[in-house]
Amino acid sequence: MNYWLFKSEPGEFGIDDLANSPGKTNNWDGVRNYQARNMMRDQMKKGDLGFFYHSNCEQPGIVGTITIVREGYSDHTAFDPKDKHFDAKSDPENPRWFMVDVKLKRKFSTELQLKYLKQFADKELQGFQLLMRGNRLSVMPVTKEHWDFIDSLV
DNA sequence: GCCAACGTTGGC
DNA sequence: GCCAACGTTGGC
Repeated sequence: MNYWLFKSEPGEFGIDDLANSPGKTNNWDGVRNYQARNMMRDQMKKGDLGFFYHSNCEQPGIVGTITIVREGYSDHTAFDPKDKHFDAKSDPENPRWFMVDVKLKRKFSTELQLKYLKQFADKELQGFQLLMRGNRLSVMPVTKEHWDFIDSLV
């Protein structure tokens, strides 16, 4: 089993939007970065767990956990010219972008704010990509050690 | 709104 | 293949 972290802007799609989705499940579409795409297409497996992270907002942080319930498949939003994630270069016959389906596992009663997590950057969370300078990946792997530590903070 | 970091694009 | 220009991310 693998562990991941998914970033989303709460104004676009926050954890409550996932909670309010049918079956608390939705597709994680709109990823337009090749590294992130490769992870979604090749490495994410049904049953993997992920952190739900709110980015680009007043209080960025980890707000809950999700389960991967469907493995990588074609991101159809790339084919819709009206969609903000439209990509004319993605061919339905040979899609460029992929998504997975995720289900809300747990919404934290207390958010683990980025500024709180940072105090562990040189200790328990050393090497955690989220805390590293210049990190911009919207989907990233999390080690079991980091996952367990963060989980213990909730 | 600013700006550092970094990915992508495109001319050569 | 190099690299400057440009666009995006995302914390602050």
